[in-house]
Amino acid sequence: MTVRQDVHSSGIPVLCQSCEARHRGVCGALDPDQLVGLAKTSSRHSVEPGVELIGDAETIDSYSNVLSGVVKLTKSLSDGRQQIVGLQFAPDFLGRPFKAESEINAEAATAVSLCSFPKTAIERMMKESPELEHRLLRQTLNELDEARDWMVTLGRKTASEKVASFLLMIAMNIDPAVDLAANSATFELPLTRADIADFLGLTIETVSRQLTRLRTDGVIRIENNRHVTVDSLSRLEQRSGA
Amino acid sequence: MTVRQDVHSSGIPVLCQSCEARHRGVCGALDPDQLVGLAKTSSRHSVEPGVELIGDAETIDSYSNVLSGVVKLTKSLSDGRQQIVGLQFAPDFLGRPFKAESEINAEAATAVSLCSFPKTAIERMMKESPELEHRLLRQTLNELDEARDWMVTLGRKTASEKVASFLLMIAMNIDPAVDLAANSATFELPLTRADIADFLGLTIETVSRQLTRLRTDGVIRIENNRHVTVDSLSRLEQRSGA
DNA sequence: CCGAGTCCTTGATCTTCGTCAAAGCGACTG
DNA sequence: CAGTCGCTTTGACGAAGATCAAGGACTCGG
Repeated sequence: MTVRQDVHSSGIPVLCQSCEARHRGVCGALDPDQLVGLAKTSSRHSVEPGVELIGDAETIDSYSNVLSGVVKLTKSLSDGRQQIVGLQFAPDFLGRPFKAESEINAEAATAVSLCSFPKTAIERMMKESPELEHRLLRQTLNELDEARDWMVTLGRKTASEKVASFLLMIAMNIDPAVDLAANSATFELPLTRADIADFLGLTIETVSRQLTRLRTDGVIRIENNRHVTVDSLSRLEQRSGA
Repeated sequence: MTVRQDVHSSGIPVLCQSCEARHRGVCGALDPDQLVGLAKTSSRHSVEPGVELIGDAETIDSYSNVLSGVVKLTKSLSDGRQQIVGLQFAPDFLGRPFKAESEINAEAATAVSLCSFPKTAIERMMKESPELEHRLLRQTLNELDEARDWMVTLGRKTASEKVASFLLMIAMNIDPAVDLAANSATFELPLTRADIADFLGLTIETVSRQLTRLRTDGVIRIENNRHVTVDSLSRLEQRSGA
């Protein structure tokens, strides 16, 4: 693995090219000496869709940055009902500090590449570097905001509003430069219908029906079940209930 | 206001008696000098149920510790549908660091007493004291866990499971010593039926019907609409879908 | 090219929960 | 004490979404 110790736009050195890509990377908080130490213990992986990254009640012994792809965080009830409680895009952080066990499953929703560090390395560094902990706090606060936004969607929106909200959310996360003025966007859906259902608290059939309706109403087009073109972001937004 | 600079069980000095009460207080992170500085700018308030503490899109200029009572955090859709996205019990922290505006409403659900600090004071101290930021990170991670637990409830549980889960959650938060072995608990509901509905993504009527069913099934008793006695915590848990 | 497997769509029916309406129950007021 | 107000309960009905069932579209391996 090549370690690039160049400089983030903020002036903070970064560990690897991918980590500087967007706003939530964690590596950027470390100073050069720490980076060299961390680089020795870090490793890059690529995993296929469907691979479980962190198992429920498994011991967590590593943390990761998502470099590309989408990771779904799920929780399940004892009878198998499942809920996706978060989606991690690059360069989000994966792992729950200060807890030995995870109550959450993490699974690759698409092909995913990761940059992993042993838990001990990160935790030692967190003690030494307040800046790292600061970044982690910021990311955690962002995730909390997102979780609470989604609680409104889960608790108070109709099925069609849920699906519209979901498409809007994906469009913005896949391509941060989605322009409401341009009024159109195009992207690959990172989730299957079953995943979307688990994310929205619906069934596959309801998701499918709502997507069909958006299609026949001319708001979106879908090719190969995955490739989505939004022809009217504003109409999609109207339907999202915001 | 009297400043008690005595020592937390962890050996960390605390600002005021109430803040050391449970596990999530923030004051405990400060050293004595900082405490004296903070004490000068802090103030204690008591507010009546229904009082709005932080308005949506209002500027946040202070942070608070909840000393007693329950604060509900809500988000609303433009047409008035509302969702409670969190409940803060003592000694939780109130306020969103690193953001000028709140997208959230905070309202006293019961009589509440607070210990407030100006935003500037806390933010300055956060820069100086990594321990404070560390505490904040821990609380934020806990809140994130809670939010994600609740997403499962909102997305995947039935109305009766939701109500059972809610009662269980309240029982444990009001009285951390709730003993599953003892199998019974008693507490005052901090929320009205309307609030419970907004918390669970249901209607008042559905909440009422489910409570009635729990009552006629002998799982709980309710006096004066507020005072709840759980006669069988294990039966309540069975119905919570966990 | 065929057959199996996976994922998605569509239709018919059923259930749960929301909506609408009315009435009960305290608490407070004049 | 009657009257009002806020909160809750209960019932009748309807609608949104779940469930059940069937079939279509695409991929992969022979």
